[in-house]
Amino acid sequence: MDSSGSSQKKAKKPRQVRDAEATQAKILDAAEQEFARHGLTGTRIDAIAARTGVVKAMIYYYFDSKEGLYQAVMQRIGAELDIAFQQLAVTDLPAEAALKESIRAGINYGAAYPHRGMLWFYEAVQNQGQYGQMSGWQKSFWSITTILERGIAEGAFRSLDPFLATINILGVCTFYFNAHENLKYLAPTRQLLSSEMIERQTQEAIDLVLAGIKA
Amino acid sequence: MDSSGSSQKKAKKPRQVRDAEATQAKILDAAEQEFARHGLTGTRIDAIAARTGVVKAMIYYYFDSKEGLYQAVMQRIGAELDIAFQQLAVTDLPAEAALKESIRAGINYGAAYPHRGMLWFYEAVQNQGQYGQMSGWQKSFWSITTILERGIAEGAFRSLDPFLATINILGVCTFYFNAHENLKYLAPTRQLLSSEMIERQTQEAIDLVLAGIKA
DNA sequence: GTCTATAATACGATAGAC
DNA sequence: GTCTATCGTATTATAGAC
Repeated sequence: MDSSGSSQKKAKKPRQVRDAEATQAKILDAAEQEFARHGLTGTRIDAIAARTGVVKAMIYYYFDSKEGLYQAVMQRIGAELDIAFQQLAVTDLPAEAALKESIRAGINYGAAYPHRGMLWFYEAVQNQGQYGQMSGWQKSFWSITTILERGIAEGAFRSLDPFLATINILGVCTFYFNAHENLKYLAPTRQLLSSEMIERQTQEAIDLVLAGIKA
Repeated sequence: MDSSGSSQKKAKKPRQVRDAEATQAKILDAAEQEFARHGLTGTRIDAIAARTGVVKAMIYYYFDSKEGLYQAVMQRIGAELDIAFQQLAVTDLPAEAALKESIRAGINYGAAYPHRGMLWFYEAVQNQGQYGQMSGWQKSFWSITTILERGIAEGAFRSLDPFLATINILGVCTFYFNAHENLKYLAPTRQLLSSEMIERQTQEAIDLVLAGIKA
């Protein structure tokens, strides 16, 4: 027998080094995954704790309650979405190019964070959008609407309802990923989430939308 | 005081008349609503029982388990969707008219059963589509794909990937309703679920898709 | 077929030692 | 800041009377 720490007595969890910021970030990451998979009510705090490696009590220490943690998660993804769209700097581009870039960015975002679309859906169904509302994602929506209005004014796009068109464009960008688990049975040989298929879908989506709204 | 049944002793639930079929149907209806709102794991059997008016034990008597009940619900909505699309008889119409009718039917279906879109979403996220797969909804999907292939062959539609196009059309038909609770904050004055707005959205969707795929 | 009562467990949240 | 231990309640599922 050796004289190391792990002894005959029942194995105790080794105490973590103290690092408030790192712990909070780990909790947020794990919570985002769990909430995306199970929603606010369906998520188990124990599952988040297990995924994080820290203990359940820490979650309450930092975020007060399950609801508080959920709000923090929605805040973060809303803010990040806003930043992603701001970086596109679409105001410098002609309307058609700006819209193409936005669609491409939207699909890329859906491919990079496939679980976040589900977070938004859960938010709509289970919480009537009350928490997402305050997270600032709306700016991304209106940036597309603005492009459409500009294109119409310049005569590049046909006359249409920019608000409804924005919704429908978002539908095209998100449905592919949100419904993927149902769609995968339709064409088992196609790898819907492979980069080739996503690139093809990106091109199809751009073609459909651009042809659909051009003057 | 009267001498009627409701007496001084603690009120017992009046025993229901025996009607197996009616009870099963009531349970299925209530379960569909609850599963659409909370998903398979999040739904409480007590909530279904309360909504149904029958007692919790009946649900286990008829459907064995929560999962069994869920399967029965998914079977039913898959079968009904299939029937709805079959009744369209789109094979008799020219491709363009057939597609218009399909889009209109899809949006009408979403408007008539706004909760069913959520059932499909939950199915994808929580159960990886395993139960929905066996419910026969795929026939509805392929009926749209077939219209697109026919239109391409006849020269009415441009060359495109009929499979991906079908997905994107479904995205347009469903996103409006699935995301409604998040979208409603964007334009508080517009009543997104009013029949006027839905008719407008139907027209926008048809215009977008038809212009997007015509030769 | 329908109901009551209850077993068995899972879960959110907190108290208090270290 | 991190951990252990536990309280109180909610929930799935079953046993058994009617």
